[in-house]
Amino acid sequence: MSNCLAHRARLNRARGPLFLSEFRRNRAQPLILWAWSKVVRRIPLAARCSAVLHAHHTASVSDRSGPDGLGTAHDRDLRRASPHGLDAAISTSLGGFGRQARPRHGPHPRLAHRNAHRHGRCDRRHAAVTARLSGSVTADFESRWCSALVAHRFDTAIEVRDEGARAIGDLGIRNLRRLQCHDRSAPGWRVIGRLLRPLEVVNAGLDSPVTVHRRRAMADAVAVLLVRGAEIGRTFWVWSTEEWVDLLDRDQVEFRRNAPAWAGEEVRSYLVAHAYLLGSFTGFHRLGSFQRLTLSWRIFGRDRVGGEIARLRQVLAGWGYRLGHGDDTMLPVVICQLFLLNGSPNLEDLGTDLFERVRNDGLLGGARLNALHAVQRAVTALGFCDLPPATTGRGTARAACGGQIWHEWVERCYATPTLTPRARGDVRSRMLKIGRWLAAEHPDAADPAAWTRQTCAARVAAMDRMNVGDSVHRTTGIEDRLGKPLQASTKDGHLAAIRRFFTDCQEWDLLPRRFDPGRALATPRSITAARPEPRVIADDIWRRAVSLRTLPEDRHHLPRPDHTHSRWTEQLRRHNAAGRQRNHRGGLARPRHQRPASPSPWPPSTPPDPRTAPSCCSTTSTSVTVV
DNA sequence: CGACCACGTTTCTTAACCTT
DNA sequence: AAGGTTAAGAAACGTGGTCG
Repeated sequence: MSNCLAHRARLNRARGPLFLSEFRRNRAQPLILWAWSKVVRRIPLAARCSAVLHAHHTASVSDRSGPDGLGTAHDRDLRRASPHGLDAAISTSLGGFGRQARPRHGPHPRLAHRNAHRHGRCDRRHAAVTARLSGSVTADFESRWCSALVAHRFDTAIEVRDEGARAIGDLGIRNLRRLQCHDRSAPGWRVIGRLLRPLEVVNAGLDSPVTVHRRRAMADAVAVLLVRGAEIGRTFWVWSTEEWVDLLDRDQVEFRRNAPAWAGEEVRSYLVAHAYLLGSFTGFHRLGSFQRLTLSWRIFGRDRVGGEIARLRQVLAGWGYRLGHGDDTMLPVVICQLFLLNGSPNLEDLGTDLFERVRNDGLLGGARLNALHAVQRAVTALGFCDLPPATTGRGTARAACGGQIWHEWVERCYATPTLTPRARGDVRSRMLKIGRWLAAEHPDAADPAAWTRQTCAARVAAMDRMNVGDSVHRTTGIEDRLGKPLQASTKDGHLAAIRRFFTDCQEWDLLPRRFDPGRALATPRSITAARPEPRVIADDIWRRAVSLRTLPEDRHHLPRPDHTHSRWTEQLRRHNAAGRQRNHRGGLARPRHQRPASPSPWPPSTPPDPRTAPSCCSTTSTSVTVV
C-alpha cells in the first residue's frame, strides 16, 4: 500500500481519487470507468486464467482495441448484454434473450439469437466460436451450480450445413440412436461432431445414474435433436420457444403421437433437459404435467436441490405449514419451477422480481400459486427477497384513514384491548371512516387532540348530513343505496364510536379533558327522534322472540304453540331453564322488580285488527317496536 | 432391441375449510 | 366476499423388470 501511495504521489500530489491514469492523454487524472474495466480485465490475465470474462461479469463498456494494447475482448459472443445495451447481440443461456445479465444467471454463454453478429466483423454463420470458461469460474462459484457446458468450447454456428444434414441422413436412425450394432466408424460422425458434442456433454452432465433404460433414453434424445436440426436447417442453439414446444409437445400423450415412433415417451424428459441447457427454454408451463423435481435433480444435482428444499421446509415447518412436512409434494413442484426459471438452484438467488414474474405471467397456476406465496414468505425470512403482496389482487386492502394523525390515534386506540376484538374492530372501522370524512370535508378537525366542545358540536351537526357511500372504504353491497341518507342508527353508531374513542383516550390521559364526550358527542334529538325505527316482524318470529324473554310464570299468557313450533319452543324452554339455573347459581337472578309488574296480555292471542292497529303496523303481519 | 407391464412417485384438479 | 391453505383422489409420469 505504501508503494502504491508513493507511486501516486509521483503522478500527482493533489487530493483526490487514489488511482490515477498513466496514459499520456490524461496522465495524472483519475481513472474513468472505461479504464477501470480494462484494469479488471487485467486481473484474470495476470492470474493466467482465461481472458474471457465470466458470464456473470457484465462488461461495463464495450470492448474495443485501445492504447493499452488489451485489444478487443476475447470473443464478443461470450459476453452478456451490457447494462447499456452495447452488446445487445449477446445474451445468456438462462436469462432469456435480450435480458441484462444478473448475478443469479448461470455462467453458460451462448448466442443471443439468430441475428447475433449482424454487426460482426464478417459472416459468422460458418465460424466456430465460443471459448472455454472453466478458468474463469472463481472460488465463489465453485460451491454453486454451473452448467457442464461451461467447461467446453463449442461451435455454435446457427446453420446446419448441407453436408451435416446429408450426414445425418446417411447415418440413418439406427446409427444415430447408437444401438449396439451401430457403425462407429461411419464418416458421418466426423461431419456432425460439432452438433453431437454439446449433446453428449449435456447428457454426461446430468445427475442421472446411468441404467440401461436411461442410457437408451439419453441416446435417443440426442438422435431426436439431430434429426430435428437437419429437418429445420438450424442448430438447437437458436431454436425458439415455439420450436421447442413443437418438439416437446403439450403433454406426454401428444409427444408420443408426434415424435418419431422409435423415440419412447421416456425420451421427452431428457429432451426438456437439453432444451433448458442448450436452448434457454423456460416455457415449462406449456409442457403440461411433467416432473419438475426430476428435471431439477438431473440439471442441478439431486443433493443440491434436496438440500435447498429441506432448508425451505425447515422455515415453513416452523410456521406450521403443511408445505414444511417431508411428505408434502407441492413444495418441490413450486420450488423446482422457480429454480429452473431462475437458472440457479440457490435460494439466495430467488429475487422478488422472479416471484412477480411467475404471478404476472401465469407460470404457475392453481393451488401452486398459494404455495408460491408461502415460499416467498420463507425466502423473505431467509433474507433473500421481499414479502409477497398482502393479497394477489382479490382481497380487500386494509382500510386506511384520510389523515395520518387521525389514523395513528385510531390505531393506538385499537391496540388498547379494553373491548372485545370485534367491538374494537367496529370502533376502528367507524373511526377510520370518520377520519376520511374529516380529511375531505373538515381538515381543521383532523387532530383529536385539538377537539373542543365547539368542534364536537359542529362535527355532530355535520355528520347528520352524511349519506350512504360518503367516505367509505369500499362500496361492495351498498351500490343500490349510494347517495341516500344514512339511517339514524348508523349515525348513532358513528357518534357512539367517537364517544367511545374520546372517553377511552381521556381515561387513559392520552387526550386532555376539554369536554365530556358523553354530553358533547351525544346523539342529537334530530337523530334520536327518528328512532326507534319500526320493523315488521312476522308472527312466528315474534313468538320465538317473546318465548326467549318470557319467564315461566308468564308463559300461560303465550299463545299455545302449534305442532310446527313444538320442537323449536321446547329447545328454547330448555335454553331458558339452563340460563336461569346459571343465573341463580351465580347470584345473578333477575331482580323481581325488573320483571313485568303485571303480566301483559301481549302478544294477543288473536292477530290485531288492521283497522285498529298502529299506523306503523303492516296490514299483513303483526308489527312491534323493537327497542 | 423392442415391447409390454407393474409399481411407486409426481403432478394436477377440485373442494372444503380458514383467514382477512 | 375474496383470497389463502390444505387435503384427497385421479391422472400422468418415470423407472425398472421381463420376455420374445
